Amino acid sequence: MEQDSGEKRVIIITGPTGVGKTGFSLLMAETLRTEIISADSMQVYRGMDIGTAKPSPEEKARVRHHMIGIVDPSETYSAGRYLRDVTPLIEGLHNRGKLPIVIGGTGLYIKALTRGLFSAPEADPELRSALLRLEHRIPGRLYQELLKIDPQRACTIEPADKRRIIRALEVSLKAGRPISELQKEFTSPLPYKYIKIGLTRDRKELYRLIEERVEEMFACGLVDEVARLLRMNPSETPLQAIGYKEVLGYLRGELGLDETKLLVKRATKRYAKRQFTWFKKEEGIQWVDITGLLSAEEVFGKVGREAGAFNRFPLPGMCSNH
RNA sequence: GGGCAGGUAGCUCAGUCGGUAGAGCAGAGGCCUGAAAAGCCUCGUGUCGGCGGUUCGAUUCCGUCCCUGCCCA
Repeated sequence: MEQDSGEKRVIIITGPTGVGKTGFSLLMAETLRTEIISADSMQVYRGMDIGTAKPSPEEKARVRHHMIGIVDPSETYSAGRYLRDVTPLIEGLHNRGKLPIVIGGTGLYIKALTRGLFSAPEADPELRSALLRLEHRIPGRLYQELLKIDPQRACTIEPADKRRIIRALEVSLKAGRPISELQKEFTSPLPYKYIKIGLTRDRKELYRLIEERVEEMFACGLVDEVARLLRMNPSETPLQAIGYKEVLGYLRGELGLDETKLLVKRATKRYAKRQFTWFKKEEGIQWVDITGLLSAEEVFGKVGREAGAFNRFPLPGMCSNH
């Protein structure tokens, strides 16, 4: 194994929702005497605690957490903001001699961190809604437009994928250059050595755990939390979070409670499935299958034996002499 | 015990005027560069309840049996 001691390292812990990342990362952060940086697109919002399975106050007392509850739900967060916010945090931890642990399941945020984002204009909500209105008036128009402006990008996007078409047009219009060019030229990853650990478990077991967790969320007052969130003038993004959009329907009287729970469970499982697909492609992840392991300690032990054996960071099971 | 309606994909059901069948949901696979817990694409063979009969051929018609639901006793 290469030692490259000059290079600054960052540990990334990822995996689908509900595998058991939180408990594991706490033990790891305690062992390494460091702090946790969340990589979760919904935990960044204030007032969304139960539904996003944020670490509890007790857990936050054990280890210092960053990037959790840092923006008001009336705002719209983004991968770009994430990268900007997280960079000084990593820098700061390194300066204090700590090894940053990034933990989360938002693939795009982790990708942004490890591979950078091309420099591009930010989201422009007004332009987006104007484009969307145009599409409503003349369906298919946006894709036609993209074909003209940036055929190269157009052929990599499904004609039905309005989000990406709108983003491509937005970037091209605001930057004055086709997005496909920008995507090639300006990618600049942060200069760290990333150690990626992925937690995985049998799909059936994960789905069972997800169902249990959703029930727990409801028992802990998810419905009240959503009602409270609604009074905070939330933007579109927090309201599309799993658990929140479904409970919204329940609060409006469109869904029964049982149906709502069912929908939340289904959406969470589908999300987990998409995460599996995403992470499968992500390079350099050391996967540890924790099927059957339900306590954080057991998980920690197994990761220590398997991933720790890579000899890149100190974990129990390795002989570290300090 | 009698009458009626059903028994078709994991679930809910459609359909075949007799040429071995198809939707929705569930599920699976995949895509993804500032909304990403979002957005998007692709994927449907199953003794058509069992057994007989009619027929070149039955899931479809007939008989019978089993099961479920409702009604009458």
